[in-house]
Amino acid sequence: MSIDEVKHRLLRYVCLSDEEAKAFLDVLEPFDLSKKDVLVEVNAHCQYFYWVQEGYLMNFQTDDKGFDHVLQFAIANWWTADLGSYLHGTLATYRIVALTDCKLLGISKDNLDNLLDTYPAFERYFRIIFQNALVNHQKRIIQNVAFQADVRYDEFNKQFPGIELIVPLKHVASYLGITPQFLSKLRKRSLFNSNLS
Amino acid sequence: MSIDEVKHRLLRYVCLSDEEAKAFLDVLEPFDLSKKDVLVEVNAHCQYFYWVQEGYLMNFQTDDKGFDHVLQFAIANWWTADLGSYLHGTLATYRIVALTDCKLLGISKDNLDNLLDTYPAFERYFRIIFQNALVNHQKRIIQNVAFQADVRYDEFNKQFPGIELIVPLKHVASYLGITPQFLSKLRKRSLFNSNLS
DNA sequence: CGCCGAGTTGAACTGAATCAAGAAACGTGG
DNA sequence: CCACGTTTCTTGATTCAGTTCAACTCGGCG
Repeated sequence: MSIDEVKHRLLRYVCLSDEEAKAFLDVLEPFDLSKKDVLVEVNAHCQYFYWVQEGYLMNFQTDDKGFDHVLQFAIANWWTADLGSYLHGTLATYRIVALTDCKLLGISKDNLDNLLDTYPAFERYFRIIFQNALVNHQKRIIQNVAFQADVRYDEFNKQFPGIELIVPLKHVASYLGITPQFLSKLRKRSLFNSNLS
Repeated sequence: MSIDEVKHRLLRYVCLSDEEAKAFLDVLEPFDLSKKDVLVEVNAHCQYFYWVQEGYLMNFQTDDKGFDHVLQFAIANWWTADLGSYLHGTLATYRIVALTDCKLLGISKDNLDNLLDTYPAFERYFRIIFQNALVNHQKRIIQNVAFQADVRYDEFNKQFPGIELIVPLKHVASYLGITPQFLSKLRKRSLFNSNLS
């Protein structure tokens, strides 16, 4: 990846000098994953903050009864990690797996800390990344309690158009907080409704 | 409020010079609210980021059917705002009201921008604020779908002990994503269970 | 080919909502 | 300080959204 690409694609929220962009590029480590590879395991330490160049991943938790709960689908140009583990050095509570073959760039906590100490521009960049993510998470919390499953499914399809072609529906159900069986019934219903119109 | 108080209480995540702390103190504007006062109205512009000195507030949305959905209870030493509106200048989607008499300190967007441009320490401070909030919101999203209402209620009581004395139960129900009637039944049930032990 | 995971479908069930009504607590004016 | 209306809380009966369990289909892959 070139310095210009870093500036335009990866760090688009801040203005960077070439020196800053280069310093960032220098500490990024490449990760290549195959479909179904585990990037972060529960109870391990999440050592990197990962930027997705290509591919899809998901970030989820499995409860005592063995049910998965998807926190996030990570797509190209998004960051992913078990944030709590990465930032505070605690054990990971989320598992991150590749849904397709993936190319990632990762930055270790030490390198990030150095970068933040040396170049304040990165403080701003991550402040903006986190602040935008926070606003989206707030929205999702309200939507989950305010809307019924069929509406949430429609919203999901608007937010991630075409993702059904890549992600198994059971994971979509888990993101929406419903069972795969019920999602199947919703889909049948909405197919029927759209045929009417 | 003194410079030392700012450094120790308000900006505890970063090391600040006296100059920086003073610059921050200088742009804080005081707000005094009485119980039930509206701090931010839906479809207005949220002009300030508010830090709570004393009192309790809540941040919620009302849906088409007239049901409230509580995003956050703000307590002493927390920040509150309609973040999307404050940061992006859009219309507020949340209403913020005082649950008790309150003393707040607010910083306007212009003043914050200046501060962030002048003193990078504040970029770090708000990066940390947002990043911690994000981790908590992630946890809440998963807990809402992974746990049943009675477990969520127990967790809520651990997180905000004694808040029931201040906040009407119907708002607690709304935070948990259930109806006040159902919360009432949960409470009766858990009272019964605790008498057994 | 055989198998396994994903998706669908149906029947029975349950957590939580809705509707309705009464009881307790609260705030406000006199 | 009491009387009153209003809001909050509780309780029960009924209904519904979504789950559970179980059976079956289908496509992909070794």
